[in-house]
Amino acid sequence: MDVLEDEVPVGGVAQDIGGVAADQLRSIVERIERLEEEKANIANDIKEVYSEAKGNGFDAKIIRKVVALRKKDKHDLAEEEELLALYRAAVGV
Amino acid sequence: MDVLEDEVPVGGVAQDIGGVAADQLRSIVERIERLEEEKANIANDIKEVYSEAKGNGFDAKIIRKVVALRKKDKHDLAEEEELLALYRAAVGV
Amino acid sequence: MDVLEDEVPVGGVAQDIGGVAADQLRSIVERIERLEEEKANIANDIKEVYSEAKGNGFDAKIIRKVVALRKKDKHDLAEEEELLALYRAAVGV
Amino acid sequence: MDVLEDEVPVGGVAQDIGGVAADQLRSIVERIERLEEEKANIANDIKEVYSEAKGNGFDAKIIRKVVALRKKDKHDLAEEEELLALYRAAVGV
DNA sequence: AGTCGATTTTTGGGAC
DNA sequence: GTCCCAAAAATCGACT
Repeated sequence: MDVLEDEVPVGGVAQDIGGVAADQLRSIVERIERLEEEKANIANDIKEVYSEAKGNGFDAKIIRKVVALRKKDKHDLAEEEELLALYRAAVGV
Repeated sequence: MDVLEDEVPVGGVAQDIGGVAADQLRSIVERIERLEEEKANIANDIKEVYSEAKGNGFDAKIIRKVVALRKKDKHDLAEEEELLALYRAAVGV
Repeated sequence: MDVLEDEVPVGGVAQDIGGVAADQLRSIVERIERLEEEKANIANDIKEVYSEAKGNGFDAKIIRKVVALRKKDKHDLAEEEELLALYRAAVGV
Repeated sequence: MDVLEDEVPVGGVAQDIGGVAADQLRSIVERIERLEEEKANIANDIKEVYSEAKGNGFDAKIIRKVVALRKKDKHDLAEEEELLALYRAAVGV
């Protein structure tokens, strides 16, 4: 009831199967799948860049950290580091 | 030595900052950042498709499940074949 | 700031070091470390079972697959039922 | 269930099905499954400790970092931090 | 020394 | 808006 309210088959295109506008649904699913494929491809490209970097003698793990740090807001960064220092001091390195 | 085996700055382009070939590193980082931006854009597109679907009366949760299942089916199929191959190898052709 | 809202050291037990209730924190950390040790021990036991199986002529890779499949079967079953429930809700009992 | 069905224990010893000693295999698989269950239980306990810590106003994420740091060898730690500093300097925070 | 599987951490969505 | 759970990414470790 939350799912599909009133699929009016105006032009007779969308068939109702069990109350579900099957064609429309299929189209949506396919669009998503296509986008997810593109996304996976890019994820792959990223992996390759890391691989190549590694091949050139860089440490991929550290590069990841750099990328992550650049994404972070500077202020958040300072705060977190301070907090970590505090905890470390409290517990003993 | 684990990190950067001597990047000799032949043409004088890559400067050594603290032993790291800074220019090359910066280029790598920027490539990654660019790709990640593209990836984020696509992720956004996907979200929009879900939103739109929801606007058309579909339940996004179900669509997600359908997409996930279809992906899994493919994956499972591949896995089954792999397992079968393993068994065949185990038993001897 | 998000972290420790004013744990007032009532009985004087928990000392404040840099604003952190150090004793309590240390106790937490130690509990976790103890549990993680147990976990690592069990992981080791598992490894030994695989080793032993291998010693008896079994292929560890296949055993892993079998274990994984059996786990997945249970999980998939639950998921299928969930999806079915979703569809039923979508269609209206 | 899909994998190993109904091994009838005819003679009480290990029967060969397709060259595989099924009883022995089943025993191995069950031992592993039992151990994995124990492991999962402990993993759960750990989660609960984090939860409880969170309930007491601690930041679970930072505690995780503390635990991880304590696991690491001091020397390795220093090395990694130094390298990170290097990269950060090279790239610009 | 690289691939692959397992584990852990992070992110994102859903519910209240 | 905050908390919890599930999916994704990243890290770690084994075996080849």
